[in-house]
Amino acid sequence: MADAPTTKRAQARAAMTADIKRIARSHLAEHGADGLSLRAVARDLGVVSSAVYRYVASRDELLTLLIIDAYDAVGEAAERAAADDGAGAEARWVRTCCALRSWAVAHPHDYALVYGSPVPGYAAPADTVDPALRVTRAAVSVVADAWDAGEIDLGAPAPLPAVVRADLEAMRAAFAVEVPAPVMARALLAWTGTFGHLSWELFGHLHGGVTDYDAFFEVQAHASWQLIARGPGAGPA
Amino acid sequence: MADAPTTKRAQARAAMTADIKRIARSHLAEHGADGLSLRAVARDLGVVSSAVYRYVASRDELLTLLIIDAYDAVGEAAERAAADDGAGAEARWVRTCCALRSWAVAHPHDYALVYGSPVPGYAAPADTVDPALRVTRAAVSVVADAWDAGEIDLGAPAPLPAVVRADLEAMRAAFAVEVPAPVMARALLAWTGTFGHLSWELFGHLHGGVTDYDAFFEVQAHASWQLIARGPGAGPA
DNA sequence: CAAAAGTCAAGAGCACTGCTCTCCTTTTTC
DNA sequence: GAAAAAGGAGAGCAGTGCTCTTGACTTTTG
Repeated sequence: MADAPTTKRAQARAAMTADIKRIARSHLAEHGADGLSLRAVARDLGVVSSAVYRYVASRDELLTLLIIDAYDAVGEAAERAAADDGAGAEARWVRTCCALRSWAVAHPHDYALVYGSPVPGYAAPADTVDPALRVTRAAVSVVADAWDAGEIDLGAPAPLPAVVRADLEAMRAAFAVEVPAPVMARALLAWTGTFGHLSWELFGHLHGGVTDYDAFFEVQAHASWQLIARGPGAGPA
Repeated sequence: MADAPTTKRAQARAAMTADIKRIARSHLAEHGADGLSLRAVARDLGVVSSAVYRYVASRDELLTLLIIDAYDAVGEAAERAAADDGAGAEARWVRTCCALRSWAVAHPHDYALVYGSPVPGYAAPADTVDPALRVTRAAVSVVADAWDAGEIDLGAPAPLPAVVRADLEAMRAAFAVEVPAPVMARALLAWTGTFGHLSWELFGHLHGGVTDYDAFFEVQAHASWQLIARGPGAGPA
């Protein structure tokens, strides 16, 4: 992987592959996932359509490349925002949420590609799950740090069904953090909720109801942190 | 609209339109929105493709019909679940959320069609906004009833930016309910959060992390009600 | 009742898609 | 230098949405 592509052919191949991805990305940004056509990419590349198949096995594989790129982009943005700069857990959480939103608003088609309806007949290959976890890992790290610092009030949480508790425990272990299951549940609720809000915004379900999307999102992000830090309501149901 | 189709032609037209929608629905359920092909519908109908265009102007229009159907189906299910049967607001809320999920799990392609990525190049016409609001109206009615019954603890809510407060006021007015803005904000957070959780479940982002999806969703639905009834955390940030 | 007007199925056709296969040239390897 | 591998070009297949024309049918009108 660290080999410098010495041979002329290997260089050409690397350049060609990069060009294909670059043009595909721009087509995706402009026309969306459905408008991504291998033939159009080939045209823009000044090459015949069948030639592209020497580099990309299928349209789905090209989409997979773009999906991984998207996950990495949003993951990196979230990691930067989630970095501990001593500003406190709530600030970090809100910053992370806002970084997620900024990326999504700037790249709506990418967001739709990875967080919207799955492409029909398309099964995400295993290479996508790791990049997909980056952004969530960043969010979880904020919660874990806050828990370690004693900034999260466990309170008297409602009892959890055993199956759910086991799943939450497994998640905690998968992310290698020390957070009790009820807090994990809250974090998951807050996190999926953030995506729910974002999806509603980007997919038009808030159209006509919200005028200042930035302000609205920030309010919800703060609320979602309160949800994590103090829990939904006081006691069990 | 209530006219019985007297003429033979009108009857034939109504029957044909219904058939097209029926077959399109089954194709949608089987192959998803992208797999919906007018030609395939025509084939199943035993008719040539161009004939379908006498009844449906375009593929997009057919999709619009299916979208409206989907909104109406989920709206009706939610309305039934949200009905006041004296079981208490939390039970009604959880029931409504579960009804939403039941519909979504039973009709994943319909869910993806309306709550997933918007179909590219497709702008939802105005006829869809009213059916789209049904399901949310049902959820809001539960919150409004709970507020009227004094079951919601306003607490000391965090101050809201003026723009956000105005939007929440407008929503409250649009739904013709008497609920203070902070509660409206909580309800929106809980509601979009429910969709976020559902989208993550249906679109595979919880794959591998959750074993009992039903139990998990129910826990989150209860938590989201606590969030509405008692607010995220105790005091302002 | 007959003619005019409206409606509809069929078929051909256009421009596009993903993808495969064969040819031929260029580059790499032995 | 010869064999092998790789890449590009082009034709072709099966499918798509959509348009247009043609001929047959039904409804309305004079």
